[in-house]
Amino acid sequence: MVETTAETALQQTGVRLTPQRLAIAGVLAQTGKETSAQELYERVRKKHPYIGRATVFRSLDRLVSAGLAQRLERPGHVSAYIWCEPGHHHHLICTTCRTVEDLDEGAVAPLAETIARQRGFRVDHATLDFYGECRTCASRHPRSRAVRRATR
Amino acid sequence: MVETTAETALQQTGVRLTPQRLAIAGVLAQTGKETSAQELYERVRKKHPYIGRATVFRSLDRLVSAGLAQRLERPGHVSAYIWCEPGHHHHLICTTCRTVEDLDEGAVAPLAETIARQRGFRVDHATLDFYGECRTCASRHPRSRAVRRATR
DNA sequence: AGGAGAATTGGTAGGCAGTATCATTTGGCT
DNA sequence: AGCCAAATGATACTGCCTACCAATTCTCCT
Repeated sequence: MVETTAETALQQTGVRLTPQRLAIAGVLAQTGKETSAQELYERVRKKHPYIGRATVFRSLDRLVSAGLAQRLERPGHVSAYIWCEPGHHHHLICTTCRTVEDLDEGAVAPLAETIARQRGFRVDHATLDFYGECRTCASRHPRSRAVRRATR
Repeated sequence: MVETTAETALQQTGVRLTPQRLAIAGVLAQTGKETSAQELYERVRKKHPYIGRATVFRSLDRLVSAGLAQRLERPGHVSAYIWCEPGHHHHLICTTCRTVEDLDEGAVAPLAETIARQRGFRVDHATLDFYGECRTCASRHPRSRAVRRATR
């Protein structure tokens, strides 16, 4: 069942299980793309027309603070949300089709340790996301374009 | 002179040099902390009371797309801005005093390359920022607290 | 199973960051 | 000096998000 992942993940955070939260988490997890609160609201309402906008925002905040979702910024000052499989907080985000892929967490740990040691900075959490074009979208281009600068 | 850095950096982006932009960039660069648009507006107005709100937002957008500033998200759905020395886009951000330190850019490049090779993902740009407590703030604590999880 | 209490919900009103618009001004180039 | 695209500032406006509160519902305890 599709919502099982979201459901078990939610349970483990000690958050109350309400049908609304399950629906929201389910839709977000199922989508696999970065999605704005408004889009999510509209999509959830197709199945649960009684859900209110405020509930969507509140649930998203819950998900974020429970580490099950991540907020990121779209161009134009709109924020969007990504479902995070528990323990995965770094992503590859395709700027063409908006699909999100998980990134191995191990990549950041050594960096964080180095920083703590060298700069005396106690790292609490980190953002690490790569934006670009996924394999599928890249392969749609008839001719291969030159690779742009690797990191902005 | 303090604004020299901001001024020369601005010139090189081909953006028109107006006193307003210089003032905004100057204040942001001088602060060394992540600052919201509203705070910046108020601070800039102390020296240049004629500046309009819209100009501040427009200038910030310019700075961001010129790579001279970075937008990040504060808790509470407010976005804040960081001055970026040209070519530095990754930071250590103290969640206590909001001070920003630069991070060596070299840290991300190998990661980006690995991703491109292994996953077929063409990386356009990346976000990498560490949030936590800077040395100064950490040293204010009477007793050393346990180190929290290294990366969220 | 049943009941109490705390958390959640939905609807609405409101706040506030950010944008659109447009007449006026100004920087930069010739 | 003079031109013109770009920038400014004032204001009106949009829309994301939040505060509020009465009604509901989940969870735990007996």
